[in-house]
Amino acid sequence: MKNLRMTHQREVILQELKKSKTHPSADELYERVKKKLPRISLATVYRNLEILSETGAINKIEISGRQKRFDWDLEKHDHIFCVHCHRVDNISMDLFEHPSLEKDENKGYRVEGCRIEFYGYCPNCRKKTERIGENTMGCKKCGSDSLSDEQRQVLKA
Amino acid sequence: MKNLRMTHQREVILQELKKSKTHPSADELYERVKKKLPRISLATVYRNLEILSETGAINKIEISGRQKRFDWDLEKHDHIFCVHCHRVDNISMDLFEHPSLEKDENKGYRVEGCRIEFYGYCPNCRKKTERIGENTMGCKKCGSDSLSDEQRQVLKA
DNA sequence: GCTTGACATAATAATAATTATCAACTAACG
DNA sequence: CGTTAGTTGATAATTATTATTATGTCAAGC
Repeated sequence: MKNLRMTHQREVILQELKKSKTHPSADELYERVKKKLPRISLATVYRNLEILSETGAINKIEISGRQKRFDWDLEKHDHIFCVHCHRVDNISMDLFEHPSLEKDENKGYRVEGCRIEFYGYCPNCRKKTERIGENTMGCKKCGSDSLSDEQRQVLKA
Repeated sequence: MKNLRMTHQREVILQELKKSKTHPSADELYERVKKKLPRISLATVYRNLEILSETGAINKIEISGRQKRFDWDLEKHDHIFCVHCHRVDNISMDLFEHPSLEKDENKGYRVEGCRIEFYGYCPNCRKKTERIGENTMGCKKCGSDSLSDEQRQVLKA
């Protein structure tokens, strides 16, 4: 991790991320940070998340859904994605070794790594969808990370 | 696959996708289809790709990078992503069984599946980057699918 | 053959997520 | 102190995608 000046905004953003049990998106962190720094700009949140991930203080993760997510946990681990509310949790697979590609399988690529992503229904959405018999539109107030305002409206409706 | 009227535009889009060796984005297919149907709209390409994937004629795939990709191959397989030019190729891992999560590892999710994505440098980008000693900005005319015009400009510069 | 209805299209506007720009501010260092 | 490099908030711009809308097409029934 490079040396990096810790401004107040940067610090608050980092602390707020570190409090997260799941993997918030930039706009979700913005909403939380705003409670402590009401005048902060969304651009500042994006900018600092970018800087923090470039210096290796946090990770920016690729996952299903349109938004990028951020992760304070630098240990290697995989993720699970809720297809209904887009919540992202950590997964640690003790029994599983990450696969590697044989030379004849790599299509000529120089392989640098492998991402594994499970997907399904998170505990909250599971409850809602199973209760009403697989109707995936029945989820209300999922309590999950990373819904857009619009999604939230839909879920709360 | 549901019954679905095959309009001329829809047919051309599907045929163009079927000719693809890699996994084009909507705007890349638009550029190709435009050569045959110069008056087609980008929205038509998006709409038909959506319809085709809803009916199961093609697959819309989640992968690193900001754009969604499309795949005519309905057989189960995994993908490899070029971190440099964003090309996406198929991977078939004979020796590898997709992992499954133990009950105590699934964080309460009802798991529906698992995506595996390898990443690295595709043959073209590999050549370029290795030739000039890991300078990842040295790649020219990668010949790859799915670059934005801007990325193309950068690569051609 | 004409009408109706259901779906398609092209053009364009709108939206969502992110990134870029820029003038004003702040902190560190000489 | 004054300079300077980096940061901030506000806002514009960009990118990828989806929605809207006014036609356009086509097949079925009269």
